[in-house]
Amino acid sequence: MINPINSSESSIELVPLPASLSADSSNRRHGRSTLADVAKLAGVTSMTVSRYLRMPDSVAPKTAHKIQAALSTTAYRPNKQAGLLASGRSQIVAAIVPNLGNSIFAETVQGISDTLRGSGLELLLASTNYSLEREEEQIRAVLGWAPAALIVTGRTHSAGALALMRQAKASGTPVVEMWDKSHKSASAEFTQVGFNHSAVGALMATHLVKRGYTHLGYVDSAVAQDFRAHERGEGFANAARAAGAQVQVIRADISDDPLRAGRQALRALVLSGQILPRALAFANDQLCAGAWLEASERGMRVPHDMAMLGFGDFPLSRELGLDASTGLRGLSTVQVQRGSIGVHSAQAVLRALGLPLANAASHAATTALVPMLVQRATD
Amino acid sequence: MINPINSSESSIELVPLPASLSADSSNRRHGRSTLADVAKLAGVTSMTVSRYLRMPDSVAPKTAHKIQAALSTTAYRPNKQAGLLASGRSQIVAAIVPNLGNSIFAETVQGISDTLRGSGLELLLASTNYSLEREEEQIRAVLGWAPAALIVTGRTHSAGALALMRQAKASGTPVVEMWDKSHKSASAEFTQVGFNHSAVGALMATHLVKRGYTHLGYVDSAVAQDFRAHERGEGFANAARAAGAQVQVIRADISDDPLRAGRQALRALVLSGQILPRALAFANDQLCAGAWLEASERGMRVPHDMAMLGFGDFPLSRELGLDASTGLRGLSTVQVQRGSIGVHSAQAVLRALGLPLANAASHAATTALVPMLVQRATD
DNA sequence: GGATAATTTGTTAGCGCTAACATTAGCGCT
DNA sequence: AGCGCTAATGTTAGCGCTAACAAATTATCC
Repeated sequence: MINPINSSESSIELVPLPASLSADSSNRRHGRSTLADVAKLAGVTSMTVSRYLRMPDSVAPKTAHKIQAALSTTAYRPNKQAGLLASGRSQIVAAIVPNLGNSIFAETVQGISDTLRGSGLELLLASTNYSLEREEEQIRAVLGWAPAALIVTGRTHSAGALALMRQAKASGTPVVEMWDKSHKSASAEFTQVGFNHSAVGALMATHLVKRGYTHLGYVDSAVAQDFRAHERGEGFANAARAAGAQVQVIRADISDDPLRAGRQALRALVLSGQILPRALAFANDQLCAGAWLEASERGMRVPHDMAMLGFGDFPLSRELGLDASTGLRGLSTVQVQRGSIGVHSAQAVLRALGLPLANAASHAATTALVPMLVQRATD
Repeated sequence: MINPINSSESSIELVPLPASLSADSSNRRHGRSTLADVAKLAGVTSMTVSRYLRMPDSVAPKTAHKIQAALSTTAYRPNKQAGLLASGRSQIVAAIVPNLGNSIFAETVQGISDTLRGSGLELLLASTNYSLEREEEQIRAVLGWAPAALIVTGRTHSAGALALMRQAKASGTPVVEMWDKSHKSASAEFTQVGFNHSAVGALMATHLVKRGYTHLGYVDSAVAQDFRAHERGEGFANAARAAGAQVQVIRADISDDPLRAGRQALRALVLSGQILPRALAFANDQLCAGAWLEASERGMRVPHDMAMLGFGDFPLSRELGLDASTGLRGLSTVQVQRGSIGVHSAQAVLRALGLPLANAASHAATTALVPMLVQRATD
């Protein structure tokens, strides 16, 4: 690194603290070096340093060198709060998801995070535990940071949350709803990145009907505000009935351990003594996997005795579901691009902000978000 | 809500915008109502409103009512940037994890998020993809927000990252390292919330040796900078050798799909033709599960032909691992409180900041973070 | 009742940065 | 040289809030 003015200083050690600071500092300062410190050292104004940081080309090369040297000597780190306060623009993208421990949204968040990297935007994250009240609370809190953009999950929100989102949008903050999409996308108030869950439910039902099953079941999530799972269930039931099949809806409490919930759902079904559906669709792959394990251990043959169809295409689904009679493996399921939803959402944000799609993110831009049915060994 | 000064106004609709604003506003303003707006409406100074918001008891009840009314009339939301800038204290906790899609850290982040809720602190999250360079980069970026605290993963950092962490700590920002713990905790430079991975590796080895296995293998993560997995492997190998057992280390590329990686590792081992270890320990449960599935499908009896020991105690481990000969089920593994690590880390932060441990967080305070070996059906 | 102490409110200045405008330096050209 | 022009830098003011101190109000007491 060229260091024209400080060539006597051998290393790039931190300057202990500009003398001016330790002397006059009122105790409101926090000790870090500021633009003014850098500027003084470089022999320019803080404005010039500020410009160099944001638009390096607008500064003369000679000055640039001096500033660069001063920057590394002082170990300067910009105070983003101050920058935001002055410019009115923040560098924060706020994302709100129902849950993180659950790998569904974790991968999405990872996608957002990856896409945002290099763009200068940071990710502020909050989770709602599938509660609309918590969501509103979190949106309110997060908007206090005047984020550059807001990403929320789903299209169902409390009235208060909706008001906040509208207000944000009105004041120029892009708002993205992810994981869900209205039927008529024209009617959508916010940018939506996702798919129609009712349609996916219908897809699952028609697939099973086409495969010859007429007595179906949908194992839904018992979490009241997991709207997307319910919608898939409704789409499933409607399409199935429209096709002349019978449908039964079962609820499973997946909040604790979805695999076990799937096991228990199947066990309860078997022990209930009633006539079993011949094919089960599940709110997600974990439920399906649990049910498959239970069925296998009970000696049921899948899909011969009971077909099973999951949702999500988690890694686990490729490994379970071995059908001894055919040697085929894998739970049939609906493939969802969990990560891509995050990538696309972040890209929508970047686009709305007029920022370039940084790093390798653009490669994923073409990934379709339309879920596809993956037929494996469980029908 | 009592509204003594505006009793003529029937509803709590938003005031369109204080006239003063739409008139004189330079375009640096962002349209939201400010403390000054609220103050004017309430007939007091902005300072009084500020005080009311932070210490409601320090203003007279009558004034409090007026302010309260003005607050809801204006739909005031504080600008946290400005608050931070003025006070020097932020309300952000920055957390940096290797990965989110991976459920290991997702649950930890969820724990942090849950514990922080209600404390007024927000969570700023970044992921490093197991890269020390990325970690340094992220720490640098995140410190630009002058966070109230910094939580990082592990105790291995680049020199630059370490310098930043020291600087942060020196300027009064609590720094927590989670998921790992130095042998001699006295030597730890930062607060550590986690456990010693080498010791856990040793625990796994001695367990297997005690069960009579003398020919062992450790299936490690091939991710170079997954230091904790490697450390468990070293602890495992050392303890095993010390106990007179043979140890073989296998590397599996888990970055894509750990289950499949486990499958492939076992397959490769079997196809290699060499003498198989009689017991395998894995860097995590997913690897173990994949290997178990592969073994089962190959007709190997677990643990009779091959014992298996995972790490993490993921839900999946309770469901796989059925031993037909005994009817017992479950992969033997090491139970780790993934969520609790997050909870404890966040609590350490709250404590360091002198904040009360909010909501139900305290109940988890007693949860020990010492991993325990859970013996199930795979030995 | 008036002095004293407590409580409540106001004033001033500044956190670190950047928008907007003002100024100066640098350059080619006649 | 002196003109105009662009490029580079400087000046001023203020983003919205809060620390620190000052002033005003109320309560307390002899």
